[in-house]
Amino acid sequence: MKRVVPAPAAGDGRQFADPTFSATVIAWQKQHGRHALPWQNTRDAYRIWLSEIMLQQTQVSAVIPYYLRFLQRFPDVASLAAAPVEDVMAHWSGLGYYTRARNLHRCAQRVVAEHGGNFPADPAMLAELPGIGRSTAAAIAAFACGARAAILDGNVKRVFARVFGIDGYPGEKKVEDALWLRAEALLPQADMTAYTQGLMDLGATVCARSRPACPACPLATRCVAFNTLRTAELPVRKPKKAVPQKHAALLVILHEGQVLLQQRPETGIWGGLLSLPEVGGFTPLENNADALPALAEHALLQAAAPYGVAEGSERLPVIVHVFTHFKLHITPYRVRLARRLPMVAQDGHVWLAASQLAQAPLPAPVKKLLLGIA
DNA sequence: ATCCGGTACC
DNA sequence: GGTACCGGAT
Repeated sequence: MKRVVPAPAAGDGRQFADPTFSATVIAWQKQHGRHALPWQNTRDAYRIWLSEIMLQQTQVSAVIPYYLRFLQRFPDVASLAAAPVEDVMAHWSGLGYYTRARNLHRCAQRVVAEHGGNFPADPAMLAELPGIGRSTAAAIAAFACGARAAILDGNVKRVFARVFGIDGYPGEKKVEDALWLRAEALLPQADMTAYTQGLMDLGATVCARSRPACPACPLATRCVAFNTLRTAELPVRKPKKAVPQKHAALLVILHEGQVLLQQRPETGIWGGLLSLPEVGGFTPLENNADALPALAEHALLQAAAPYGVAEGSERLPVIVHVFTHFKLHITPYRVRLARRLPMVAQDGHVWLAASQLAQAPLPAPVKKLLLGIA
């Protein structure tokens, strides 16, 4: 029996087109959006560009005083291009992300040298310039000349993720691609300035990261997140990567009231501390605590051989220690020495009286273990 | 203390 | 695809 062959998915995002979306955003922007920010109500590409670069990673309220001071000192692209970079940096000082300022300066010099002092109108050409990526290029082109180009900054990603109920972390390539496809498909045929500003304003003022003002949102009735009570879950946050698990076998060798310790290398984990002699190094571990490698009796006795004549060993309960960057499963092995050998001096071994353990420079889990035994 | 973010760079 | 950048918000 023949089956219906599904139509190939349109790869151009046409299925996401919806003129009522942009109409809603535009109408809201005209009535409730921001209209008096210092970089609005101008088509001066220099001022628009400067504001967009400052607004990368930085909120409006922080940008405003910098923007005004910057513009006083560098009123046009030519004055910025001609200025020493130190001067530019000084006027950026405090805004953060200082490569933005260096790129700003380089960009101004290229606009002067390659474009006669005029910013290109084409978003693709803008995106060739230093510090201008796809989204910033679209914003500049839309505000400066009404170009029909899609922005997709953090605010817009949040609005789209909520309105369309997009599951998945937006930093993931396939999710971001899907967001760009939506952004392109939803562009209006006209009113690009109000639409672009409206998306930004919605994201910044209404569709806030926490406690969004959904009752004030013109998109609430069609917002998947609002209608399913998931505004707190969307957009999906950056997944915490599973911490790598490692395993270490440590020898607990007690003899006549003393414990054998070994100086750790200056670099690496527990750098420069005293610790228990380690067998075989920290080995990577699958995420399966049941599969902890157990050292064979003969391997333990062999490992203990330099320290004395070992007559037996006993596996102690595993200790799990969490670092910022990995989780360490420690298996301590208690080894009984029938007789202690004279210690080789050069490898940092030391016998320490149990009474001195509390004062010794030991890693916390090792100290805890030893104080529980000795 | 932790999360967040455009772009450049790796 | 992962990370650094840097200050603000929570």
